Amino acid sequence: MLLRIEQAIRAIPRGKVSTYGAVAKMAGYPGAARMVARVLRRGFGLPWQRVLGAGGQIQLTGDSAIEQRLRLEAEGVRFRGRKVDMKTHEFKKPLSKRVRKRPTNRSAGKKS
DNA sequence: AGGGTGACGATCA
DNA sequence: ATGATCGCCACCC
Repeated sequence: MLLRIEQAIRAIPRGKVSTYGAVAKMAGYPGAARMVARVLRRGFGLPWQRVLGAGGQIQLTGDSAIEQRLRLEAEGVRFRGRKVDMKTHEFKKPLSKRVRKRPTNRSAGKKS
């Protein structure tokens, strides 16, 4: 349950970010964005700064928002105005079949 | 039990 | 782009 959500959050690698909605969905609870937020508040050791609102916007307010931005920038995440550049930093659910680092094929895969 | 409340998100004016 | 609304759902009085 909420544990699933915690896992999903921990799965976000350094330098990447995700959103409440995406995390919820990734954990198997589509539409439970608010639960993700709840988990983040209480949970410890979670990379809370890597979770943003839809569109890559920081949802926190006040000092926390500042800190989040700082921490993210420190990880190499760049912002475009008030939003994070999702195009380059959005973390996507890893596929079960891991991406081959070393292509097995001999004739395909290269060139377009 | 019942009503208010969010670190949300999609939609509409 | 901005602000209001509504749907959601576990928590907390």
